[in-house]
Order: sequence, then structure tokens, then C-alpha cells
Amino acid sequence: MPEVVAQQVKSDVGLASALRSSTLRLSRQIRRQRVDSHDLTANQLGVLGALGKHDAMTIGELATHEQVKPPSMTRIVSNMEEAGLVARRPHETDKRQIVVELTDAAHHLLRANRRRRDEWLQTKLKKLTPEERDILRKAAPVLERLAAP
Amino acid sequence: MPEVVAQQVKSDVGLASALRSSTLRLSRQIRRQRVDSHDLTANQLGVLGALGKHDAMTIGELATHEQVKPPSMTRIVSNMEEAGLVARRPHETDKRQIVVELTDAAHHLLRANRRRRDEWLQTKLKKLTPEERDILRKAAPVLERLAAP
DNA sequence: TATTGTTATACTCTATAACTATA
DNA sequence: TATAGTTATAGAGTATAACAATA
Repeated sequence: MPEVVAQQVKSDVGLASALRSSTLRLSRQIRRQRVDSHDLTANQLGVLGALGKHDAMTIGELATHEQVKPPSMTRIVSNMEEAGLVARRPHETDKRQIVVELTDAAHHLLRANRRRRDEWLQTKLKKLTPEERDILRKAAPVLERLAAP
Repeated sequence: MPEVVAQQVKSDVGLASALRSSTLRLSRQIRRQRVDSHDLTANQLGVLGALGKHDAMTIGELATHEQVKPPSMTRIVSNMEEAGLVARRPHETDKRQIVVELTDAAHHLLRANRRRRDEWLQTKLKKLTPEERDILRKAAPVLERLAAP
């Protein structure tokens, strides 16, 4: 059980507020770090990220995930297909549905983005003291739990 | 100097990656918690946030801040003015410029949003153990430094 | 003459409604 | 008959170009 050695900064109310502002600020900066070989819209980036996690999704699933109506998702996917980022294929059993998958190019792009962001974060981390990095190392899994649904 | 008592989870590379994913995930959830009495577009929300920090900005400043062209910002501000969220007034010395400020209603809305998000975070924090909260208490100022430009 | 904001116009993106194919 | 996706059409938002007022 860790002793509270460093400064006891905040009450429980203050802690929420401090975490809110720093998390939002940091995320904005992380989001800014990306490789835009194609210049993607916000929704296209969202589709890319969703498919990166779930591997294959139908048009309908993508539409609800991105909070967009089906006709709009049809268009978004068509544009991304022309850009060589996704591919359509028929659903295994239900011939009404269309399954959308990432192309190799899209996978490369996603990996490049993650790498870019990690590199940026690593240079920021290098500017901290070893003690501060230790604190973050312990905090990382807690933040992970906090971010879990 | 704090002893490393808890699990030593990650290498420096892994730390960046873990922080990236948890920060992004957490920020998405925080952003989702908001009071939408008026239903605002992303850009309107951006203007609201910018004016919340800087108090008064010209059309041009808002345009560059929101990465939008001046004619678009003219339109956005006009819509928000009709919605009673902002007010225009002439610049003190330079009569070409227009200064935009938040109305009282907008200030209330911003405060309500912050409160809503903090409440949501507090209920999430309550589900952690006291030890985990201590870790976050120590991590908060470090995250603050990390998020600083 | 340069700069700030606005107006006019064209383009892109999204939503609603109607349509096709499949369950 | 209901559901998944697409097509057609209309509305909202943005950008480029042209303009008015001020520096």
C-alpha cells in the first residue's frame, strides 16, 4: 500500500475538476498529432478508428457508432472506398447487409498515427523528473480503469 | 521521494502508449457529459469554450482559433447572437474590428457543463479504492504539467 | 495601400423520404 | 411485413471571391 509522500493536492471535488481539465487539455494535444497523408474529415477519422478496434462493421453499425444516419454513412464509406481506405464485402449470411473493412493502407495509416502520438508523448515524458514518471506509471492503470465503461 | 511500491507497470515506451489510450478514451466520455439546452454545433461549442477562457475575442481571432475562415465565423457568431449566447460590440480603438463576448446565459451554460462533468467524474472516482484515488491525487499535477504547452 | 469584417455564390455534407433487395 | 442499404432531393455549413469601412 503506497504511502502518501508527495503533496496531497486536492479534495475529492478538486480532484475531479483537476482531472477533467488536464485530461481534456492533454487529449486535445494528442489528437492534434497525426499523419494526414490523405486529409480526412472528422467522421472519416471516426470510422477509421472504429474499424481499427472492431475489425469489421456493417454500414448500420458504423452509422449508429458515429451518430450519423444510414444514408450519410453510405456516402462516407463510398468516399473512403474511393480513397482506398476501406473495402465493402457482402455479409456472410444476411445478404441485405454490407460489411466494411479496413484496407492495408488504412492499417498502415492507423499505426503511423499511433506511433506519431506515442513519440510526441515520449518527448513530453522525457521532460518530467524520474519521480513524476514513476507517479504516472502507477497512475496509468488507474486511469485505464477510470476510462473503462 | 516516493518509493515505487505499486506494480511497476510499463516501460517508457509502454507508458506513452498507455497514457495515450486512456487519456483519449476518458476525454471522449467526459466530452459526452454535457447540458445541451440549446443544441450546439461543434464549432459553436468551440467558440463558447474559447470565449470562456479569453473573455473577449475578435471575429478574426475566433476564426483562426476554430480553424475556420472569417466569413464562416461571421455566420457562426450571428447564429449564436440570435440564440442569445454572445454579443457583438465595437473594438475600443480599431473601428474595423468587432469584439465578441459571452452573455450571462452562456456563462451559466458553461458553468452547468463543467458541473455536470465534474459530477460524472466524481461518481466514477467513488468506485475506485482509496489507494487508487491517492495515486490520482498525486498524478493530477503531473498530468497538468504534461498537458501544459 | 493593407486589413477587418460582411455579402454573394458555389460546393460539400447531412437528413428526410422514397425505393430496391432480402429476411 | 420488417429491415439494410441505396438513391433523390432539400437544408445547413463552409470556402472563395468581391465589396465596404477603417487603419
